[in-house]
Amino acid sequence: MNPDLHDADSTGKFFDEYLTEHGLRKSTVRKVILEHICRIRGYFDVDMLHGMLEADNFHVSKASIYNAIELLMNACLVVRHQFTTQVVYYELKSAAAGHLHAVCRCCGSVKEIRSDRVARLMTDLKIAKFSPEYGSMYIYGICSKCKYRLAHAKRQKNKQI
Amino acid sequence: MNPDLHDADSTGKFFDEYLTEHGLRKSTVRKVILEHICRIRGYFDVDMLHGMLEADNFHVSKASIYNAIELLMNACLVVRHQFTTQVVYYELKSAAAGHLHAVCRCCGSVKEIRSDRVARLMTDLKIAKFSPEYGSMYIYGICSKCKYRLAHAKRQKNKQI
DNA sequence: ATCAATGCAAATAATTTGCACGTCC
DNA sequence: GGACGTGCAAATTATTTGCATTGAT
Repeated sequence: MNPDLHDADSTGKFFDEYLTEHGLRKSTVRKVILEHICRIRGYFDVDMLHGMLEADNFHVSKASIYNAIELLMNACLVVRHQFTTQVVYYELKSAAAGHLHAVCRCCGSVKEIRSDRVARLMTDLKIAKFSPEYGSMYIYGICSKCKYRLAHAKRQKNKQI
Repeated sequence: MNPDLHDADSTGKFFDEYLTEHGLRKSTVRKVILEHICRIRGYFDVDMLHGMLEADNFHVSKASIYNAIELLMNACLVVRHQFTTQVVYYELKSAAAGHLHAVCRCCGSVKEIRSDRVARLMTDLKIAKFSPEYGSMYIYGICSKCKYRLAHAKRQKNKQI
């Protein structure tokens, strides 16, 4: 579908080209944000990223982080997962390809599941009048912890399934 | 994974049993909301549902609609799709099975794509320490309308891809 | 020099929550 | 009779927006 980049260097280069092609500016903020995202293994959210940047003494407003993430999503470098109403995560697209997400609708925990079959299915896809860029798959259910907990709870106020 | 109901009657019956089993009450509000959902072909959201109910002279608060939908999701009768940050839809689970969703990240339009391969893949899935109940798959990209529009626009403020 | 990018604070809007009242078991 | 369910209004919170300032080209 689109870029398949596996290191910070080529990802940064790709982003630079993207910015140039679209007449957008290469700001320090954008560069540093992408660098930090490349260091993260797995999911991240805006607060987490903001925290990382602060920890590195790099001060950015949340607004700019949202801005940068939107840009990175347009550039197909970052992917957004809204697992539930309250659980939103982002992920480097290169890391996201080829796995699906098992989401517990009780505790909101998410487990990555690698699947060649899903990966193949996504690259095979042809859709009329539509240019696909990225696909994701979610499986909702109950994790073993919650299943156990629910089986042993008399009755929980709002969490009963 | 779970119930595969294709008419309002059996769906209503299933819901009644679910409520009884879980020590919850069979209120008129819950019954009527499910009946209305069963009439909808395709996606719906809270406002749409509320509008339908008002049109039938059945007055319910949004809070109760949210409550009922959560219950129906727990009962695996309704499924939630958060296509983008701003685009959220619900769907009867029986209608949702076996198709995936092609979402244009430009205009937010959603197209249903039937795929036996996806359906088979979802029912085949075995995940360790996890009891799957429902799976959904999203393909993000650009629809032909937006592709055309973007190719012909000089440069659009925020929508450039 | 120009116009886009940033930071800040205020606005937005979907969803959630607390509480008083009605109703199902 | 005693919870549970409902309606209302207020609270919450992630994301967006407007505007003055800074910075990239």
